[in-house]
Order: sequence, then structure tokens, then C-alpha cells
Amino acid sequence: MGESPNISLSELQIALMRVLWARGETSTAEVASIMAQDRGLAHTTVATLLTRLEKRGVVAQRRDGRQLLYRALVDESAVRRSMVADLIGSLFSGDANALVAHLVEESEIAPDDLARIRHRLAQGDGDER
Amino acid sequence: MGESPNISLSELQIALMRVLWARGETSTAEVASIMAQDRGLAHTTVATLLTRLEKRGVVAQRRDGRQLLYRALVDESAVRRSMVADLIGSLFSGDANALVAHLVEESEIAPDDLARIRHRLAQGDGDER
DNA sequence: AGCGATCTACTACAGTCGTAGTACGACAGC
DNA sequence: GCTGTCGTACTACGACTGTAGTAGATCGCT
Repeated sequence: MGESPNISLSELQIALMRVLWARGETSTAEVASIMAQDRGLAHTTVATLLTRLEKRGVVAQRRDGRQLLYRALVDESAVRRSMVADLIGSLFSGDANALVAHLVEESEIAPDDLARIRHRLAQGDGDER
Repeated sequence: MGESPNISLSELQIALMRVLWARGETSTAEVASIMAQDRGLAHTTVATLLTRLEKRGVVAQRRDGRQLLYRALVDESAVRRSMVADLIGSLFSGDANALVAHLVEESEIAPDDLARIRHRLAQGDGDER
């Protein structure tokens, strides 16, 4: 399975991807205007970033007239999977449970939430896809 | 309060830190020989990495004769806290519960583990060390 | 037809990372 | 005392990131 073993993206790159994930195929201009709004990036900066992501194979580029439309080639889950796995690997000796324990210890989540999460997942479950 | 808002380290840097965390004050030579063993890094490479970490303020350097001894200035918890927070912020919209849900969905942890973790934390609690 | 607005392509540049060589000082053994 | 060894300091260098300017193609409007 799989072609993308390790997709690790920077915060900024994720922000870019988030736009593509939300809107599907999107023109540079659209992405740029959002990023300009959100964090004051220049149009050309965004264009550069998108080209680089394309070179990386994480997004695909399609030409429409003189515009370029970009589309994500990896979905958010894949990125999450990869990055969470990296984190667990380097900081938690590969032990996912240790991460959860950490979250609770650092009060990032309340113990009750674990139960809630478990219930929520237990019912919707099934593993479709 | 606090002096270290965002300590984000690369996998390699964490590996270095892990040595310091485990052994306390450690000479370049010791760290280097471990890293050489573990991943074939040259002695000078390790020295460079340690100097850079020192410049960053994440480790402290002390001279002993012609040797340099290094000591971690941030503990593992702080790094975990910071990096996990970063990850949650960029990939899970700041929602720690979403991260846990992801872990379960991706079968990185079994639902039962949540209960186990909760129990373990509930009793041993108190936070020693 | 000309002009301005758009858009992409290319170039740039400083900072970090991974990786390591070279230079040089000091110490230990012969 | 000379020589090899060890250890640090400095330099290097290619890749990647964040950031953006400039050049050149093109489209639409007057």
C-alpha cells in the first residue's frame, strides 16, 4: 500500500494545504488572497510556496489559461498520520499511549474526555472507506 | 513566566538531547561515540550539532581541561509540551481531543488503552518526577 | 492599437539543518 | 623533546524554508 511514507510539512505549508483541502482545486490567486489576509504574505511568496509543494509532489498543478490551479495530492489524514507517527517516534519512543498520557498529564485533555472519545468512536466506528 | 515558549527540535537534535537527558553532563566524545554507534555520525558532526544547540540556548557547555561537557537546559517534558502543542495547533486546529481521536482511528492505540491510561493516571497520579 | 492589470517564471537571500573536513592546540608516550 | 592522538574551532556546502522582487507573457478595456 501507499506511496507516501513520510510527508512532513511545516506549519506554513500546512496552512497552504488547508486551503486546498477546504476548497479543492484552487487558483494561486485565491490561495494568495487568503494567505495575504491571514498572514500578510505577498502574492509571489504564495506562488513560490505552491511551486515548491508541487515539485515535492504533495500537490498537483493544472494550467487553466494563464492561471495555475492547485490540488492537494495528499489528504489531511495522511499528513496527520505521518507527522503524528514522526512525533511519537522521536519523542515518545514509539509509544502512542505515552503521548496520550502526556496529553492528560499536561492537562491538554481531561481524563473524562478519554471516555467521551472512546464512546464517540465506539458507535460511529465500523471502518467504512 | 517561563523563558522557553517554543522549543522545537528535529529528530536528530532530539536524539542528541536524549543522550544528555539520560546521562546528565556528558562530554562531546561520549555523545559522539554513542551517535557514531547509533547512526554512524562523525565525531566532528556531533561536535557541530552540540555547539549549535548551545548557541540556541537549549544546552549549556562547560569546559573541563580541553574537553567540553554538555548539559541539557530544557527537559524532555518541556520539549514534548512544546512540540505536541505545535502539532495540535497546526494539524488539529488546537483540539487535543482530535489528536486522541486520530490515534484511535488510526489504530495507533486501542480504545481499551484509553481506559487503562485513565486508570493509571487516576491512581498513580500525584505527579512524582 | 496601446496600456495597465495579472500571472507565472526565475532569481535572490538569509537562516537552519545535516554532514563533515581542515587547522591548530595540547597531552601522552617513547 | 618529538610525534601521534584527541579535542575543539572554524569553514564549507548542499538542501530546504520563509520571504519577496523583477522580468516577461498575456488579457481585457478604452
